[in-house]
Amino acid sequence: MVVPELPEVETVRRGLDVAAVGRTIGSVEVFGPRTVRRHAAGPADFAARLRGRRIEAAVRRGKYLWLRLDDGAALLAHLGMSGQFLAVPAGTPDPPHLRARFRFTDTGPELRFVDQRTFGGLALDEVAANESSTAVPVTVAHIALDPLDPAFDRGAVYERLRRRRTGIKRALLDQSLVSGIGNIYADEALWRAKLHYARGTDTLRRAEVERLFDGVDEVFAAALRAGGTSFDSLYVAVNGESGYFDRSLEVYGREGEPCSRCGAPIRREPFMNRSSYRCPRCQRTPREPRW
DNA sequence: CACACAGCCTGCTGGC
DNA sequence: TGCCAGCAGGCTGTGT
Repeated sequence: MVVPELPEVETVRRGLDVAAVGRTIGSVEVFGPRTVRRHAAGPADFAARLRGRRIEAAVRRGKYLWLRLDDGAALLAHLGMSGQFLAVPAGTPDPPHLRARFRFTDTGPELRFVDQRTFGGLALDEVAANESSTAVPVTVAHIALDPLDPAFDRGAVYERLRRRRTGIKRALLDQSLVSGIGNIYADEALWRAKLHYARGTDTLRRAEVERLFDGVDEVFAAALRAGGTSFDSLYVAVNGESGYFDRSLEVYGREGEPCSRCGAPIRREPFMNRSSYRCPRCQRTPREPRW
């Protein structure tokens, strides 16, 4: 199972565009309270308020995605570590870890939310009426623009990076600075830009930040191509396993293997109670690292 | 506001 | 063979 970052969530959003948009919800089942823990009014309210709602659009920012409903609210979803949406014919046996089921008023496939590790979740949220930026659910208001957003502004991110006093990878993972990047693509983008993860953000030059976001764009584009080519639009419009980009990574998960640029063995190092992978030759430790 | 970190969770892996 | 620690890492809440 691959952890979903922006490209995977975007692949899911495209699947929902096909599988859910334009349909009207008939009934909703929620299995256990945890999946809707962010919905303060509880599972019964969640289900009741969704009944009869028509889905008008599938929207994403960073790793959040939501279905815009015909009453102005949004069905907000986060996949967490392991969440998947599956569109399957009614009667298909329930899989393990089924957390919610959406039936529609038509005879098409039902939609399921499946999540092994339950870091994911669903909620009903109001969409803030804000004339200065894209309308997003209240819960998503603090999430920064992601690099695929037409309004994403590298120059503005650079200015914020320069004012920070932290390491570049911490900053990349901060969804209030730039959204959509997780541990895997952070390492991949840093490798492409030949930057060490502990490089102080206040020492970065503009050209380095350009290289970094070029790297982000490249890994995102490659992952989206992989996701876009391999999903079955009829059966599993939305499948967390097919189409995930896990075979073309340069450093992530490749400890001991040679760097494809210089041949030095890739190193794995503990970082933020996780792992960072880097090439020790292409990505040298800075003189004044900020871990 | 900026920054750092504990805690939430389940399945798999490897050491003993 | 079985047990259990360690690992995977998204986000929120809380502390400084």
